[in-house]
Amino acid sequence: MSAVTAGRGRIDKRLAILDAAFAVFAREGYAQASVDVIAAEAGVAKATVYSHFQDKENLLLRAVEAQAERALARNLAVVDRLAEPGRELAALLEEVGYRLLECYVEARSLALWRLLASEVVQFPTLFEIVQVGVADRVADALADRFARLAVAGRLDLDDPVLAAEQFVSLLIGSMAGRTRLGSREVGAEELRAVTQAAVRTFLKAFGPG
Amino acid sequence: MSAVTAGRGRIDKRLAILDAAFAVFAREGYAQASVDVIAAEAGVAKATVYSHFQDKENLLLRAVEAQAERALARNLAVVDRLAEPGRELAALLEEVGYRLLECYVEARSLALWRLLASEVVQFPTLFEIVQVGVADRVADALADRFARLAVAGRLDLDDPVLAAEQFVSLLIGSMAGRTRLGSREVGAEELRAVTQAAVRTFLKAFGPG
Amino acid sequence: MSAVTAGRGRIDKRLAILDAAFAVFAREGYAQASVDVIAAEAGVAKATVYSHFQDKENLLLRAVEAQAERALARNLAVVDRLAEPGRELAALLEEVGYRLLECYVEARSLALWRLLASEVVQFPTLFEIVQVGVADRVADALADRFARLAVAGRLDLDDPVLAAEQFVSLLIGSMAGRTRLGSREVGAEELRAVTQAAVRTFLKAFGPG
Amino acid sequence: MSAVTAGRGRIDKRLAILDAAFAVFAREGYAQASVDVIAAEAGVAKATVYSHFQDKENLLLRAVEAQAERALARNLAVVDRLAEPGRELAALLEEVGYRLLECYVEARSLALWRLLASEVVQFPTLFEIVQVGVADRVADALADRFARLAVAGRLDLDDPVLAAEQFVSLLIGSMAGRTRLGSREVGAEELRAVTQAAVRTFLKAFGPG
DNA sequence: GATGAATGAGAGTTCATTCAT
DNA sequence: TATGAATGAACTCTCATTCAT
Repeated sequence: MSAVTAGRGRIDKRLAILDAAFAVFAREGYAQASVDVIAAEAGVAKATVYSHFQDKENLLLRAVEAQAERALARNLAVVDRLAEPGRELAALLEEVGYRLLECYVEARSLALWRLLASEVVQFPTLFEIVQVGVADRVADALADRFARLAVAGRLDLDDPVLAAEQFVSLLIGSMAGRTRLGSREVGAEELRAVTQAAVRTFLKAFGPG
Repeated sequence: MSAVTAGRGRIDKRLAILDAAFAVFAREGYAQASVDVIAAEAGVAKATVYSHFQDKENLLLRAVEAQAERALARNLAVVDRLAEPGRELAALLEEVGYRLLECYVEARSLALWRLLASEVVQFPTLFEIVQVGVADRVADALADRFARLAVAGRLDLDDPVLAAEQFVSLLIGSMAGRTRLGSREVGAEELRAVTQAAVRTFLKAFGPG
Repeated sequence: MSAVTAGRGRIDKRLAILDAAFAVFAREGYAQASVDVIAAEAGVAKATVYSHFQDKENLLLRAVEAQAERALARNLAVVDRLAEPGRELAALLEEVGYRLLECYVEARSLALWRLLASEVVQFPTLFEIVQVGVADRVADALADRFARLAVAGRLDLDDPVLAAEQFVSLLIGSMAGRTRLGSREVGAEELRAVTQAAVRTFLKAFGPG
Repeated sequence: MSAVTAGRGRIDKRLAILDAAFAVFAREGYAQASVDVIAAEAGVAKATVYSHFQDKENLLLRAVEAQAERALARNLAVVDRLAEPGRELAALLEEVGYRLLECYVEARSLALWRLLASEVVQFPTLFEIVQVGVADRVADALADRFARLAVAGRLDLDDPVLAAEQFVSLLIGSMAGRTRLGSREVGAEELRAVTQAAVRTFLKAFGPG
């Protein structure tokens, strides 16, 4: 084995453990999840898990952090599309709304939310990681875009933060039920319908003129 | 001990167990919760818990059912207020919205949602109990009221089910974040502000004329 | 099973656990001893051990306490023989000395000393239990007897505490080596020889006239 | 690095490991002691420990051997002082007795005894190393000196081996208790008092005339 | 019906030891 | 040679569940 693959080997194992950990935590919940199973799913010995991560709790935190980073990147990329010039507003909002919903209902995102809800009492840090690290930043970015659209006269609103919040609420508000609290995926046409309804209502409330 | 008091004693014990079970499950999560603690908190011996309920899973189901019944009654009572005649629409919606939010952010409701989110994968029945038994019926009642208001010309909408859903979304959409996924309560003035913003947007979209 | 045997059943189990625990701790040392083995040797399930004793450390303390009580009773009974009237002094001292040595080299006593030596750093309480609870009280009783013998003119000493200490030292001083630090028993004739030599030297130093 | 310094580095590491091993074994006991900690305390990697010593057991043996050598040298040097000519006997015995006690209560000696007592059952070799290698040889040397003193008419005894044994017993017999089984040091004045009492009794029994 | 006692199964965690570099 | 990484085996302790009273 070359030095390069050796180096990667350790990193690969760490990543495999993080992936397996998130999968198992999401599937079984923190308390029910057994480190044995995580190790098996990652293809390493249980003690290897402990040599990479102090203990089960630390493993949970790191696994959630990793997912949060992924989610943040995807969401911000979506919001940035609102910066594209020259597109009709309704279509633009629909596209962005649809893609945000896609991010939200992606299996891993739903698993992340379920996990957070389960463990927020015992591990308040978890919530911080995702709320501050992801949700708030996405909301900020969205409010930012809405503010520019208002300045450009394409939206009629005086509180872009509130508008962003309500836009997201209209999109996501019914998703808990539709995804059965995050335990099943939702089809594209259903997402499309929800998005259209949300955008229509949003524009009735905040559309220009 | 007379037969009567004996009978009540048994029922009392059953209720005490259900209450303690929900409290402990909500506080610690299903897997983490120990039957020992539930029994202690209910003031009975552990074996008594097992003589009333098959096993831990069954205990969870019954405890959630009991809470769901409570929640349904409270929510329906709130929605029924929309039937009150002769009140100004905005004020009426605000009052109902505010009271629905109150129901939603009540400690026990939040605990119920967290518990559902935690265990929905392992016990899908749980979700059914609450979604079908509570959320759907409240939504139906709300849609029903909105339909009547539309017929009366006080709302301008053609899909009362969608309107009801979006009304609830606007109210509740930001509550996950505000309650830290149900792990802390929210002050009255914050609820009031959220309600006003929701009603304002809702009326801009669905208000008459 | 009658109520009586049921009651005894629990007590019997507790005693069986204490016995097995002392045997295993003595044989393997505290850290090496496994609660599994103790439970097996006591004929109970591992969890039963934990339902009787908080944890492994507590089990060690209780097991040592039980042995210390046994040892104290035996030793005091021996020292009391010095009160027997009308016997020749040398013979009396030899008998008492011999029986004290017997107590000392009994398998369980040696095991107790080895265990104490092993664990005194981690569990200083252990030493207290045995030193204060047993050794000091035996030494007191012995000094008491020597004082009376001095008053009676049968011993010539002015510090009975010191004399008692040196009497015991002469008896026991070579026992660490002879018992291979408590890991093997010593034959009766060897004990007899050590006793005679000790008494002879003691009487040369403290005998009357 | 030159071959020479490399050689010294290796030897230094071996010594550092032996020192650290004895310190840790003495502090924590064999089973509780972890090779990780020994390696860390020696400033080497854990695998390096294994490249110098077969396994943990072997490491224990070598570490005890090294300490035994130290102890032997010190003790013999003390006994040799009895050969000094022209000193008053009581003073000579007191000095030698005091210095022997010093050796005995030195922290490392006490640790060695505790360690032996702990592990003698599992590793009988350990006892051999110290008893045959140290204790017996010191006792021999002492008996030898006592025999010469008897020939010179300065002591009155017919069994120098027994006398040596009893001399040591009088010195050391109470040390187990005084040092709390080797877990604490003892002050100089206490040692002095014990020595004086031992020598006084010894001379009453074996002094000339 | 209610309970104290007991237990089998399994959890998280540690550690002596080996291997590839 | 020295080491960082990996692991299998073992440990203490917990808990849902059952049974005799």
